[in-house]
Amino acid sequence: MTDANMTIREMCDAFEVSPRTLRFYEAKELLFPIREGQKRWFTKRDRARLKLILEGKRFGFSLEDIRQLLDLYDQGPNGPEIQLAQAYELAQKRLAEMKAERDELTAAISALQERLAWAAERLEKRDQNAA
Amino acid sequence: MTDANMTIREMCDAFEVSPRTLRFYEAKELLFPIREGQKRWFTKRDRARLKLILEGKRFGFSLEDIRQLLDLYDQGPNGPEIQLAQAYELAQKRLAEMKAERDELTAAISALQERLAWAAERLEKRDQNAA
DNA sequence: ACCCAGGTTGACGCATGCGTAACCGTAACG
DNA sequence: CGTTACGGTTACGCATGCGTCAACCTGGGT
Repeated sequence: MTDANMTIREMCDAFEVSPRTLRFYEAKELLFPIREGQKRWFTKRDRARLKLILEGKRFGFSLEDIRQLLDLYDQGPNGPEIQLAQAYELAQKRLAEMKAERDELTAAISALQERLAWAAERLEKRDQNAA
Repeated sequence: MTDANMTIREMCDAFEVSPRTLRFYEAKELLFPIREGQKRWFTKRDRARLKLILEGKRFGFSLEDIRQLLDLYDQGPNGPEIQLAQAYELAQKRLAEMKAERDELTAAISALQERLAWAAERLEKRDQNAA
């Protein structure tokens, strides 16, 4: 049953994260495993959320941003449209940031490459002199 | 005289950094202003170094990396070739990292764009239903 | 004499995302 | 019955690059 709840270790193996990470996410209210005494049982919902969390991180969202997005997501398609629009906007903002980052990175790469080329030239000349 | 030493404020204005930043760089041994009693006098050399520091930051080097690069730079073309080669290698490594970052970023951008497009579709459908 | 601007030295704070002890409880295994 | 093994909690540490007080000193102008 893929529906069965999972222990912390099973979660760690399934998603390649540490127990510390899962507990941390729980503390930050990103996950809500069922607490059976001391133990945690991660539900299907937790797994879905964790998947989104890891994706969100890849996009460069902060955990706090992700938490808000997940909350909106939970309100679901039934929730007020305004919130969906908010999530959409947040994602677009982030997208714009990522593009800006990429452009700056590309420019920096070019600049660094130029410098390296220049340095390589000088190194060659020196080698010739040394020879 | 562009050779004249500069006060901390003049440096701040010239490079758009805060006094805190300059003192921080001095503490980290990236800059070596002349200490006249309590005051600092930033020399031409300090200005050249700061320029390189700010460029280095743009390339994503850590201040510690930059410090090492500057030290090598100070050894100058007279210093042992090995060190120049080291600096060159360090820069190439960083360049490779930057390219990898850019590729990952580009991939993430595509993924996020797809998601947004998908979401936009769903939002449209909902709007139609709501209408 | 007095005051103010601007510089100086600590030293703690912040933001992020966990890592890493240190210590405790419990259940299973041999 | 002792020993792992796994899970739990608390809490400090880390890395980066400064921001932000707090409190003091110093030179110059009035």
